[in-house]
Formats: sequence, structure tokens, C-alpha cells
Amino acid sequence: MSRTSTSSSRARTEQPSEPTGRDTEDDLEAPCSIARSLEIIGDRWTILILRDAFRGLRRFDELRRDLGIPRAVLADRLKKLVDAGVLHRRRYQEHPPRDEYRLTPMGIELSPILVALMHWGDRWLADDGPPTVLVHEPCGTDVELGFHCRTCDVDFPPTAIVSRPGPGSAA
Amino acid sequence: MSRTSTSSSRARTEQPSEPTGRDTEDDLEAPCSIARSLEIIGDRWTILILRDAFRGLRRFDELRRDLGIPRAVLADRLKKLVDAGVLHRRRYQEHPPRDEYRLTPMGIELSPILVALMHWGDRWLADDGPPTVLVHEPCGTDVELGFHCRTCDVDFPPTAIVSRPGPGSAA
DNA sequence: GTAGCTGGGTTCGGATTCCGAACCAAGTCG
DNA sequence: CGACTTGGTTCGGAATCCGAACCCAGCTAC
Repeated sequence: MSRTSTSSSRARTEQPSEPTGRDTEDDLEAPCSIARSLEIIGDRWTILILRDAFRGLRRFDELRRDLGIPRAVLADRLKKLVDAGVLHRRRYQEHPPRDEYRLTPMGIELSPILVALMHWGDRWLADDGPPTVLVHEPCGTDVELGFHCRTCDVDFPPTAIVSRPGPGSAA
Repeated sequence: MSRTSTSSSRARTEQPSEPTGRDTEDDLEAPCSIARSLEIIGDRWTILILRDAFRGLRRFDELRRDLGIPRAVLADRLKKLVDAGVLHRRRYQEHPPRDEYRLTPMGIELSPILVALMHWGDRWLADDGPPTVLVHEPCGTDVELGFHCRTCDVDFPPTAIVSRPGPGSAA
């Protein structure tokens, strides 16, 4: 997903009723995509909720039981994730009214973050081997997550990365 | 310790008056590499500290100024990261005694997590384009981070992933 | 030699947030 | 009807977070 030229993907950031000029104190968000991501998913419970969402859990009580999270905290995190556009709340039956939370495309694209967290934990914190392994479904091979250069057609280590100001930089 | 550490994935059957205690050894760590990783880096400030470490910041005051983090919180997070083995504290001059914090190999391997966070923020939260871009140093092409199957020799989307119990699973 | 500055912290109230337990509402079961 | 389930909200106490103040070692300028 190199976003070289298709960078105009429109994200739905919240724009709270701001009809007039907005340019003084509105730009309080950090000029850093990591910081902006963390404003949405930078919470321990939130990541665990998303992990469970990827595992297929969808209902409030399923999540609450699996995580052992306080109800109020779960309700708050789910609401924030829905507001952010990461989860979608959907009523799937009317008669006992039951809602479920599902990942949106925005949420599904969080998977590299979770996989990276999991691989790192497997490598450095799992003394007895990985509790879970992810495999490529068609063939059963372990999933690899790595840096790749399309031009050179090579995988490379993090030390081969340099950063540059992008189009959204302040300067 | 930071918060309740063993908070997730624990049933509520905890006997308060249990002098013998400690019979469940799996109570110490969650059987999930994501949860274990989050016990070390699952804090907003911690991730931002690591981001700055990747950017080359090494000294206490550099970090404090850049992040605007309270001193006590920075001291606490740095200590925890050093204890965990992610950062290494090194005295680089004796005469005013000055220490620096550098990423260990364990810390450097966190880079896919940060890159994944950055790419997600670029894609969904950066209205004006990415503030920073990462490029492959030898050729200047944008860094890609993706799933790859060595057997099939293909990149694939997250929907092609399935999970299985690994050697460290409880069962 | 002493006053001040800098790096690297620790300590201290007050404000947030988190948590467990209790409660509530809507629907279903027996 | 009363018991039970899902999906929450409300409440007081406990744990964190924060800004500000303080500490200490080592320079540096007066």
C-alpha cells in the first residue's frame, strides 16, 4: 500500500460545526501521522478490542467477557471507535434488539499494526513459542510482514530507511 | 508497574483470601503476544518516545522539549523501557555526567509497528498528505510494508490471513 | 566563592481517568 | 409473574497524570 500518488484518499476526520474561518487554533493536531493514529487507537484497551474484532468477536458482552474490561470503559472505547470510523455499529436483529460492531475498511487496514505487535511479542516475549501463528490461507505458510522496495524488488531492514518531509509537512 | 498489567484475559474468579496463592502461573502474562507487547509499549507517551528515538533523539531534555511530556512521566517511561530491554542507557561523557538513551536491537525491531502506525495515519488521517515519507535509502522509493508469502511469492491483503494455535498456546 | 545555568531527575497537591459494583431498561423464558 | 440475558449508565473510591516546585551535580561568569 505505498501511497505515493494516490494520496488523496479522503479520510473522514471530524469537522465539528465549523462554518467560519478555521485557521487559528483549529490546527492543534500533531503534524505526525503516528501521533494522529495514537489519538484514535493509542490506548491499551482499544488495541485489545481491535484484536478481538479481528478474531471475529462482535458483541458487547463477548468482548466484555473475553477482555475482562469494565463495562463503562468498553462502552466508551466502542463509541470512540465508531465515531472515528474504525468500527461500524449495526443492528442485526430487531426482536431482541441486538447490535454488533464490525471493522470498517479503515479498521481492517489496521491489521499491519496488530500483526507487527504480535510478531514483536512472538520474537521477544514468548518464551514458549508463539501462542498463535498467522498463515497465508491458500498455502499455510507463515505470514511475513516486512519492508519492501518495489523499484529494487528487495526486502530490506529498517536501517535502510530514511525519512523526508512529505506534502503535508508544515514547512 | 504500570497499571494492572495482568488485566486482560483473566476471569473474575479471584479468591481474595488465598494465603497459598500463586497456583496459576499463567496469571502473570496474557497468552497473547499482542497483549504482552502492549504491556511494554502500550502507552501513548511510550510510542512517541520511541518515535523520537528512531528520529535520533537521545537525551532526556531533548525528549522532554520535543514531546512536551512531564518530567516525571518521561523518567518513568524511560526507566520502564530500559528495564524491558528496548532502550539502553549509556553514559557518553563523564565530566558533566551525561547519559543517553539508545534503541537496542529489540527496540529497533519495533520499527514495523511505528511504520504501520504512520502509514495508517497517512492514509486515513492526513488530509494534506503525509507529513513525512519514508523511503528506501539506496533508491528513494517509498517504503512499503506488507504481507508476503515466501512460498507463493506474492503480496496479499489481510483477508488472506488465518490464525492457528502456535507452540506457545495453552492448549 | 558564590550566584546562576543546565541536565537529569524526584516530590507534591490537584485534576483525570479507571475500576468494580450497583442499577436500569428492554426483551425473553418458564 | 419472577428469573435471566444483553447492553448499557451511574456512582464513589483507587490509581494515574499533570504542572509546578524542589533537589543535586557540575560547570561558568562575576
